[in-house]
Amino acid sequence: MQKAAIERNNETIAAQLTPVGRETVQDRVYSELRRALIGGLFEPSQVLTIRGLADALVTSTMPVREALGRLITEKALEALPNRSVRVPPITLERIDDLLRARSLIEGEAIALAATRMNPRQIASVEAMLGEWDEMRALKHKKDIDREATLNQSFHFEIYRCCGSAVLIPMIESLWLQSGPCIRVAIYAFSDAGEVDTAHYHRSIVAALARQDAQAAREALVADISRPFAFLRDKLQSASKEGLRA
Amino acid sequence: MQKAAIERNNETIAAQLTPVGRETVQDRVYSELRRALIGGLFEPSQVLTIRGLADALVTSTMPVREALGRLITEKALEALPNRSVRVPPITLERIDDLLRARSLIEGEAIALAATRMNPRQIASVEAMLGEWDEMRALKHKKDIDREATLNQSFHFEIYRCCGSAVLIPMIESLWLQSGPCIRVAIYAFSDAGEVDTAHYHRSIVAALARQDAQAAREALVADISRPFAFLRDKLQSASKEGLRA
DNA sequence: TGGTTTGATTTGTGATCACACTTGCTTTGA
DNA sequence: TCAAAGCAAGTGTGATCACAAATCAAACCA
Repeated sequence: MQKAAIERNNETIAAQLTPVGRETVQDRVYSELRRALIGGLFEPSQVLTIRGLADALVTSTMPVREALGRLITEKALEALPNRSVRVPPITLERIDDLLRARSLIEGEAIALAATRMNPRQIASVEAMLGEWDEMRALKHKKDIDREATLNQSFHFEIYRCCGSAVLIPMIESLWLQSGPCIRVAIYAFSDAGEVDTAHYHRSIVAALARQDAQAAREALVADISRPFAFLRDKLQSASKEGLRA
Repeated sequence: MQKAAIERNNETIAAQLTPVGRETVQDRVYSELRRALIGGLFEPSQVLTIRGLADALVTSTMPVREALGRLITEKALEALPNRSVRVPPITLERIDDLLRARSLIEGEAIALAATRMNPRQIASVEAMLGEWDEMRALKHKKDIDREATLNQSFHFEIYRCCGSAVLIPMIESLWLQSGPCIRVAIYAFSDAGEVDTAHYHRSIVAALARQDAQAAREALVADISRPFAFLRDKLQSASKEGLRA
């Protein structure tokens, strides 16, 4: 077979095959734990063990311990002096601290995005708005997970447009840290009246559409402040009616 | 021996002994690599191997690979598709990106610190100013390392006063990322005229002393902008005179 | 009965090994 | 002479083992 023919043949094959990728076990464990953390599947103060997770994920301890180490360095988990690791507990100071950091950094990211998003990108996030309404309309019981996922996609779709390779990992770290807290608030939300978050998202999109960075920032801060404020009240009243260890 | 007596004896001993701590090998490796990275001991684009570092640090590969994994997640190092790891290369976009993030977050941290620092803390950082002048006076050749260390202490002494357990790790991550870049600039500084950075530090301390958050933020941004601007010019002129791989 | 001690189990840490993939060089064949 | 195949050294990944520290529980003594 001549060289040209082989070349052409390879190209034909390449066009039909999709790259298989080479994700390591460690990467999968890490992604899975991230997902669980952001989704709030672990409770604050819950202790995690390497062997326990390894069994649950059906791997050996090695990939798990490395994934845990990574999560500890980004403050998504906490290393106790006992060497055991737990998801960080909720405190009032931590809630305020996280909200301030998120407002600052995500606010900056969306302000940057507002000046950079092209019509196509804006249309893309606008489409997610519709998806949101759609989901809200049929009111499944799995709403909460779905809502959280969709909410995350919505925000990061915007942040990705800020064009900063430095800010985005920081935002991911912040979501990782506030995930377990937020979930508590979300559950309470769906019990309480729950003004629709879609309203907030709509005003974010509106601000982005007219490239109003300041308005986008303010709308975003209003959006992310809600669950934190809710959680804050909940925590304060809980500690008032009787403090327990 | 009675219980009370034993108790008292233990307390006496405890007062004289300093806690030995229980740092793992992995922690030491991690700290050492951090120090090297912030100090700019590794060059941008340099490739690091697990076994190579393990030999250099006289340990086995295990602690090194876990430390490398942690550094990769905080973007202090970069994982190539080959699975080898290197210190991230310098690009113009990355420089601007890092400076923007640092101005935003360190600016916020110092603004918070300005409103919270007590006279004792202010006196503490003011004392470092004197130490700086002292060092500058005798002009060793080891100036650069010493300067870098002192500069780091100065900044983090202030940041620690911001009272945010969320912002500080982010700042550490940013220093880790800009370390290799900055070092390049520092070297060039000491060749060039080098207006003294002490001047900038003095105006930072002055702003903190009168609790002027806005002035402190501006003085800080001016301080950290200098090496970045310097590096930026250097890079631009280098790419202008001929681009090489 | 209450507090202490002792022992077994669990857990994290580090070392070592086996395996697969990459890389660079040598060898081979046209 | 040159390109492709093959080989060898080096590298990251994951599994397993050994060990020390922590935890928990039962047994023990006062």
